[in-house]
Amino acid sequence: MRHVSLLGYAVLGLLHQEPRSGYDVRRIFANTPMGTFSDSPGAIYPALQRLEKDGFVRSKLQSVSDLRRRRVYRPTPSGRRVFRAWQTKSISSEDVIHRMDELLLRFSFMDQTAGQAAAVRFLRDLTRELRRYTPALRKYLKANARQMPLSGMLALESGARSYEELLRWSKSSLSKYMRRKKGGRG
Amino acid sequence: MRHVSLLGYAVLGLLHQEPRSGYDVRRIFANTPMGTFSDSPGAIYPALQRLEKDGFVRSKLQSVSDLRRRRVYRPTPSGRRVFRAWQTKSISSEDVIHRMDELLLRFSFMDQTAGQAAAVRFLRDLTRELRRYTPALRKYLKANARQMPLSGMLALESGARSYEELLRWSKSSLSKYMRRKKGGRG
DNA sequence: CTAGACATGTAACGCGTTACATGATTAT
DNA sequence: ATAATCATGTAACGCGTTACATGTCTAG
Repeated sequence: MRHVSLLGYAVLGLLHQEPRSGYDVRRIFANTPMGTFSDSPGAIYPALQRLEKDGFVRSKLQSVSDLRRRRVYRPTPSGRRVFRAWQTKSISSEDVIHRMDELLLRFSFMDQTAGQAAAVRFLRDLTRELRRYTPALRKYLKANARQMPLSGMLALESGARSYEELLRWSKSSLSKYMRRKKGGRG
Repeated sequence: MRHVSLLGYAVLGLLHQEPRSGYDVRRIFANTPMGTFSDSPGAIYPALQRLEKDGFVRSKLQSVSDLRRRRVYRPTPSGRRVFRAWQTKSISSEDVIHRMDELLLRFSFMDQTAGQAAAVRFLRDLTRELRRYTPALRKYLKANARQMPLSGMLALESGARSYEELLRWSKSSLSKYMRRKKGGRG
């Protein structure tokens, strides 16, 4: 299995929702909060080509009226497999420290492609790692605050708060899934 | 003035605190919450070489005992200028949406290199931009929540909460600077 | 005496950025 | 007519990742 970039996974996730063209993907990255990803053609089109070359998507040329070409991509079974494997792999402390953005991306498509049980597992793992990491940050802050300039200390404080908010989010999200289960919806 | 990468600015900021070697920088990135940056030699040493080539730092070979070489870098006047210019440039909505990590890095060295007045200006600007952006996120969430799968909605919720927490942080940091001014310390 | 920390580099590779290029269709 | 949107691409460039290479010094 070949390597897929973060942008590649973002695109692959969008293609799981419905078949889309490169331009469709660009519009989503340009106009929605998924806009943390680049909407430049120089990123999207090569990414789609790589995914196709590796057999994770296949494309069809759609000539709706006459000559307005539009290449529409959809995931292949192999593409669905690698996407699901990426989503459901275990969460390491490294992921939490260095790749929080990737974790959120993995989660954002979870229901549609891996199911609610996977979402719950993910949130449980994430909560566990965040519960481990946030005290370490606070401890570092407490140990070094006195000798740091105010701006440095506050920047650290911002990081600590971010992770603490993430932990609250993770817990509250988990309880939302639990309520749904109990309620019998979904 | 040549382009400096984010890693370049992070390194340059650390060199403002005290002269350091590439290995010193690596240790900081490896062992502190500044570890969002790469501590790999393949990133640090070329970055230092670029900074030197562009005249933003200069290095001296330190042969403490006899043959254990150690190349120590410090910023040049030109390096101090570009760093300060980068730190104090105005904050755009684009910065807040796509480059929050860069903004935090700019702020973290603010006291030492641009002064408290610059820190206050920065926080005021940031607060303004965050006050503008967070409602837009909430609005998008409210408009799309019903038709989204739970995981997608929650991922968005996480983003909204992050920015809201950042806004609270920005305000409370500002008031800390104000208190310090009034108290007459610093 | 040897494992681990100290210390600095290089080379291949992948991929995102920026800029350029081209052309069809729709709305003003 | 002509600006904006739809739509897809390519090429040069910069830089971070990964892996390799090399040698010193210190602690057990």
